Amino acid sequence: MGRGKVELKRIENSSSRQVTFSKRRTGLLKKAFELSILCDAEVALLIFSSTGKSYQFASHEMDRTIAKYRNEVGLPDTTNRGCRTMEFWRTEIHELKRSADDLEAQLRHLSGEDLSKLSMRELKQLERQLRTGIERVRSKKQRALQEENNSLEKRVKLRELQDDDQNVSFLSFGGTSCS
Amino acid sequence: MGRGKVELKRIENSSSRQVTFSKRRTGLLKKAFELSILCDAEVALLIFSSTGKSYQFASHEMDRTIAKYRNEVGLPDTTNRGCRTMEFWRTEIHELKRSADDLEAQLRHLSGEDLSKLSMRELKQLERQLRTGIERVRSKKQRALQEENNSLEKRVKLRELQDDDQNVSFLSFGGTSCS
DNA sequence: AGCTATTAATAACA
DNA sequence: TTGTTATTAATAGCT
Repeated sequence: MGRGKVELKRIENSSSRQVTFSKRRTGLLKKAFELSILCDAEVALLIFSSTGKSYQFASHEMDRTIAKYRNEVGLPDTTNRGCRTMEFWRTEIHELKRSADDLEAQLRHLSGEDLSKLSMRELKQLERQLRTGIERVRSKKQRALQEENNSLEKRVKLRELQDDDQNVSFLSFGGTSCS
Repeated sequence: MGRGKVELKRIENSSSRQVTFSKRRTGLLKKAFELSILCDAEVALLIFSSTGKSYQFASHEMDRTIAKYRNEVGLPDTTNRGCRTMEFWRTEIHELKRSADDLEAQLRHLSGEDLSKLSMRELKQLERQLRTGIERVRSKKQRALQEENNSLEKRVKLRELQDDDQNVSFLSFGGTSCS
C-alpha cells in the first residue's frame, strides 16, 4: 500500500529502512491495540529496532501474558554452555563501539554534518571525496539508464515484428472467412 | 477498511467477533513478520483469544526477545538467570557488528563504490544525499574562509594602528634622540 | 515531518 | 470457514 509494491526483504537503504520502521511500527502497534479491543483478546507485542530501541504494547499486564505464553509452550530448558569471561565480551564490545563511532563520524561528515571541528585541509579533502562519489554515482546512473533503454528498444522491436506477423495472419484469415 | 467503518469497541456479536478475530489475527501476524524482515527488527507477538487459544510470532528466539524486554524494563529475568548475561552480550555484539557492516556499506556507497546492486531509485537518493553533503561542505568552507579573512583583516588594521602609534613615538623619540 | 497515489487489509455478505 | 467485493486504512516514494 504505497506508490509501489515492496519486496519482502530487508530494505537496504538505511534511512528508508528507518522511516519504514517508524511508520510500520506505529501501524503494527495500532493494529495490536485494535485487535485486543475489538475481539477482546489478550495481546502482547515486543519490538526492537535494529539499533536496539524498544517498543511494546500489552493489552493486559505484560508479565501475565508472558507467563501465559510460557505456560503454553512449557518452560525452556537451561542448557548451560561454556561462558567466556566477562572481560572478553567487554573488550569485544568496546572495540566494536569505537569503530562504529568512527564510521558514524565519517558518515556525518560526508553528509555535511558536524563539520565545525574540521580544518580547511580536511574540508577540502572531504569535498574531493564527495565530488568523486557523486561522479561515480552519476556515471552509474547513466549506464543503468542506457541499459534500460537498450533492453526497452529490443522489446519494442520484437513487438513490432510480432505485430507484423499477426497482421499478416489476420489478413489471410480474414480473406478466407469473409467469403 | 471494509464495507464500512468500525467503532473501536468490543464487537458484541460473538460470531462476528470470532470472524474478525481470525482475520485480524492473521493480518497482525503478517505485519509483524513483514516489519521484522523489511526493517531488520526483532519482533515478538503473543495473542490469546478470549477463549484462551494461543497464537504467536517471534522473529528471533522468543525467550531471547522476552529477556531483552525484561532487561529494558529493569526486571530480573526469571528464566535461566546464569546464561542471560552471556546471551545478552552475544546479541549486543551481533547487533554492533551488523550496524558496523551497515555503516561501512553506506560509506562505500557515498564513495561511489559497490553501486552495482543499487536500484535506480537508490542511486537517485544517493545522488541527492551527496549533493546535500557537498553543498554543506562548500558552504562551511566558504564560511571558514570568510572568518579567516575577517580575522586577518582585523589583525592588519590592528597592525596599522600599532604602526601609526609607533611612527608617532618614533618621530617624537627620533626628534629628541637624533639631535 | 507532511502529502498523495497506490496497494493492502478487511467488513459485510454469500 | 472460505471466498468475493466494496470500501476504508496503511503506507511507499517524494519533497
